[in-house]
Amino acid sequence: MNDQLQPLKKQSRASLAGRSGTQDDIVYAHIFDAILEQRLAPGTKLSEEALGEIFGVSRTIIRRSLSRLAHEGVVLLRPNRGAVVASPSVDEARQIFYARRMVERAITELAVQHATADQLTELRQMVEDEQTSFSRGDRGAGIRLSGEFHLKLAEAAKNAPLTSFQRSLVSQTSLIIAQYESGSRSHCSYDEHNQLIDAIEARDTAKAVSLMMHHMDHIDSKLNLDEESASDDLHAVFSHILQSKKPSRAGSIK
Amino acid sequence: MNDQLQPLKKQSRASLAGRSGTQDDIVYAHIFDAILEQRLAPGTKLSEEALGEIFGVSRTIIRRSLSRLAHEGVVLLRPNRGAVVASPSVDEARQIFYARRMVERAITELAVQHATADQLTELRQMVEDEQTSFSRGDRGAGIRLSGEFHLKLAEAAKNAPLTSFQRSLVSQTSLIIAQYESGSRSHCSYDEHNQLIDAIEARDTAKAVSLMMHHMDHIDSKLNLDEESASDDLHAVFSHILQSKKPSRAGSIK
DNA sequence: GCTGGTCAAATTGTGTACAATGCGCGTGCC
DNA sequence: GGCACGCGCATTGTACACAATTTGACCAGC
Repeated sequence: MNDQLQPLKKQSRASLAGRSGTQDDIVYAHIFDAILEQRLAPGTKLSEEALGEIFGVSRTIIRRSLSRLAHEGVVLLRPNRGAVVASPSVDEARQIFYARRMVERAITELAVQHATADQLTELRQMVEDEQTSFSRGDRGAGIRLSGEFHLKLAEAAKNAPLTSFQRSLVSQTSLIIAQYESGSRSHCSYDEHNQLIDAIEARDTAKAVSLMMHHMDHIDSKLNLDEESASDDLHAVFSHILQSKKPSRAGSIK
Repeated sequence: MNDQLQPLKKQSRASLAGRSGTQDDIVYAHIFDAILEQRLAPGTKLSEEALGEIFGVSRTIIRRSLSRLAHEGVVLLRPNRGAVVASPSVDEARQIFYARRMVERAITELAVQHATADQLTELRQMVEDEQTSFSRGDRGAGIRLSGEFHLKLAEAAKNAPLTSFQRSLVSQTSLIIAQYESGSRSHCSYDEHNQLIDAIEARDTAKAVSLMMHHMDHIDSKLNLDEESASDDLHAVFSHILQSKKPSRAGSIK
């Protein structure tokens, strides 16, 4: 393989950012993608003026985009103190995963009922793209495509409120992975995605749901949401100091 | 009973609109409440300038509030053509009810696990208020309190993403009821709410979920989501015209 | 009399100026 | 030397002015 440089196409695949739309949509999509690809780390400050300069638009547009992202929970808007990329706490992460599990179950059931042949083809294509991205080392695009797979599945479920909720959950999941992934790679294995499509195509609800639930298990088994990890709770972070002051025995970590 | 006039307290109970907060929040809450109380009918145009004058704020604030309401699905923002109160189609209504059933189930399960005594007391108080409102003829406040009961329950579930999703679903449900309620009153019977609290207090998950599901059944059994009713799909509305061009027999009203 | 286009009024979309708020730094006091 | 107060800068919040778009009305032509 030669070098992959593609000067004209910033986004290698059909990322959201590449699509047409109003200025809002473009800015929103670029930031959304950056978060999904984990190019924007949790906690990063998002200055309105800086973003405005980058995208060549006024603060008005940036502000709307940030507000939209804040609604989806991927950006935190601190009054008078600017916007930052959200950094979910362990507890928030658990809530998000709980909600996501529930939504993915429902989406899977609905997709089994409603997915069209065209949609299944599209899904397969996405898995292939995802696999390609990983194999050529573009981890960012891979992670994004993996997330977009779940969004596409939501579309196939034909339930607009669920789809929009899923969008919020998937992007927040990406932030959680960025914060809490342990050593090994945390991307969804594309194989699981493929099996899932098979089950949906066979209209086998039980199997599809079962696969999806295992898929969810795999995702959060790769995280360490069990204490440790960076925390923004100062008390938790420095709890060992208090502990070391105590008599040396009986140190339950907690 | 004497006349109920309360000149100083616009909102008779602790409606959202009464709370403190930034200008945004106030405007947002007032519109939200008006929708929950069904004082704003689906389809109503929400002119930025008019609202600005009413609330004494600039269009900037109004615009942000409308955008937030649009995110929750209770307002439709048509580019260059202004905002209107959303009027869910029959199909959208079905999607919302499906999602809501799912969310209510999860919330009920979580509430059984997490609800504190204080929260249960608050819930009982809300049911009482709701009952009072209905019995004194304030249907608007009754409907709103009924919706807020479900929101409060979501809070007790201690899952922020679910709560926020529930907020969107409850307010949209209010719009659906406004559009599709058939003859009789469609408010949640407060008795069902009370029984539900009992089951939660007894930590009886199975019973609580069962009650909630029946409660959902009752709500949409009072609607006619089966064809007819006003629709905004022009093709659907005028489908009978195409039909009447066919041979004259079989003119079902549809 | 009806259809078509053009124009004007009203409404929304965007950029920008100014006000308010928060944060960091320097100075003075203890 | 350390701490607290106050000032100045940077950033966000709000309002307003102007541009763009839509809508309905009017008028010409068929």
